[in-house]
Amino acid sequence: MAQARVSDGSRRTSSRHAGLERDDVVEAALRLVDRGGPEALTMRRLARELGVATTTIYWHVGSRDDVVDAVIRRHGERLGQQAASGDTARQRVMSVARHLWDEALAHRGITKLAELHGETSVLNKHLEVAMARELTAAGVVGEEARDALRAILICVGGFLVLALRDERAITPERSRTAVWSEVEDPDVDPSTRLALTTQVDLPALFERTVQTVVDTHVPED
Amino acid sequence: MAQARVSDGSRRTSSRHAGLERDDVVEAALRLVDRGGPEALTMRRLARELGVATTTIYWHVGSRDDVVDAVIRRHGERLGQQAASGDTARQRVMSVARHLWDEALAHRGITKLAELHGETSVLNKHLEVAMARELTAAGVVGEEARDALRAILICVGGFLVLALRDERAITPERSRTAVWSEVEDPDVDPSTRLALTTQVDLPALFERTVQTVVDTHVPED
DNA sequence: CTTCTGTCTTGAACACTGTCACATACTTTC
DNA sequence: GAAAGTATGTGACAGTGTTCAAGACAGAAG
Repeated sequence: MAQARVSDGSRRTSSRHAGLERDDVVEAALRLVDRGGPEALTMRRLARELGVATTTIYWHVGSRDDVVDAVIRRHGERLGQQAASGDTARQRVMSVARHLWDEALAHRGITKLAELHGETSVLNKHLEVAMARELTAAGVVGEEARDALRAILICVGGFLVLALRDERAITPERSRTAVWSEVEDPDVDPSTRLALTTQVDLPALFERTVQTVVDTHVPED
Repeated sequence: MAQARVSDGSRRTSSRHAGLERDDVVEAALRLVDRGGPEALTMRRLARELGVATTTIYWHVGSRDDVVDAVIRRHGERLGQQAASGDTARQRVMSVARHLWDEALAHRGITKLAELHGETSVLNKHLEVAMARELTAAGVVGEEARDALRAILICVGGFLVLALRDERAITPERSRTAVWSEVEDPDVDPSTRLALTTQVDLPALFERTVQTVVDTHVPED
């Protein structure tokens, strides 16, 4: 918690020591997370990646929490670049939601990292603004816009929670489908039970469900 | 990975040693998580709580993962007790969703623990069955029932993700409302921006949104 | 030149964590 | 009694985040 020099933008110190910059640390951390998930980001590994002692990172960035924070902010800025697309307001709002979904799946590690640190709001800041813009353009403002934004993002978040599980922890006997294989209940229709032992088409269900939520908040053109 | 005696139900060994039982360990672990969250469940702390050496737990239950698994299964069984209530099918399905929401908030630690271990499906198993029963009774079966169940639970999960943040990690400058305080965008209506700096009425939004999703899958009586 | 000051970098440690091999005690059975 | 099996404890290993005191280096001041 000592110095942790706040990045002042001017890189006047770059020619002094052969030292590394705050940016280098953040970029390396981002790479680490993108490749090996949140647990791959350890201070020692990060230091080794940079060819430097562990404590050096503490000097440049600060604690691990600070590194994580910087990583999330950096990646969050890149998320806000792409603009919304579509003709109708509903389509444009939906495109932002879909973009969030796609990017989260493309960078699972960082998404998980943000979730673990309760910084999803920081990560998605620019995307939230983009959606708020579309809502404003559609005439949805004030508390209605707030509720719409939250409901849509919460819904997307729910789908992401499901989609981001699995991977290495495929949990052979603990997956949803496996859990339903052992269910025996006379009051549950057999075809239902059978269907629940199969994988659901998550992208399709995403489209359907999120579209429903969007439609209840955004008026038709 | 050694012995880890599988619980065989018959407690014939209870009168032998003055030793502790598998159940005692699970119960103590549950208490620990309920009180201090997922990170409070360490093998050493659990051992200290029981007045026993760390390795003893490995003998009775197994690794930490096994302890976690047992804790989640135990609590999951208790979740399935309460029956659905309401007159119409939609109301009954909704009551199950609300029950899941209430219980998750009442036992945040275990909910988080399950999420961290990708065992939410195990935790909610009995509740899922309860909802499947209501869907069957409402005439929704097969793949339609599967999609309905998943969509509803995903939606509830999204709300829980949001509701379970905070607590100790109130993240002073990272909360959603704080993030929106620093937003300056001419294309976002000022009233929208203002509304987004205030806390949303999450339970109310939960009711509205989940009800919408339920209604799209469950036919009216 | 030397001395000093502030900027960077480091090695060694602390207090944790999960896990395990090994040795020990106790209880039951023969 | 001895043997077998059940139950517990000791001590260690390899990790983790973090800190502390000590250096190494640049430039400025004497």
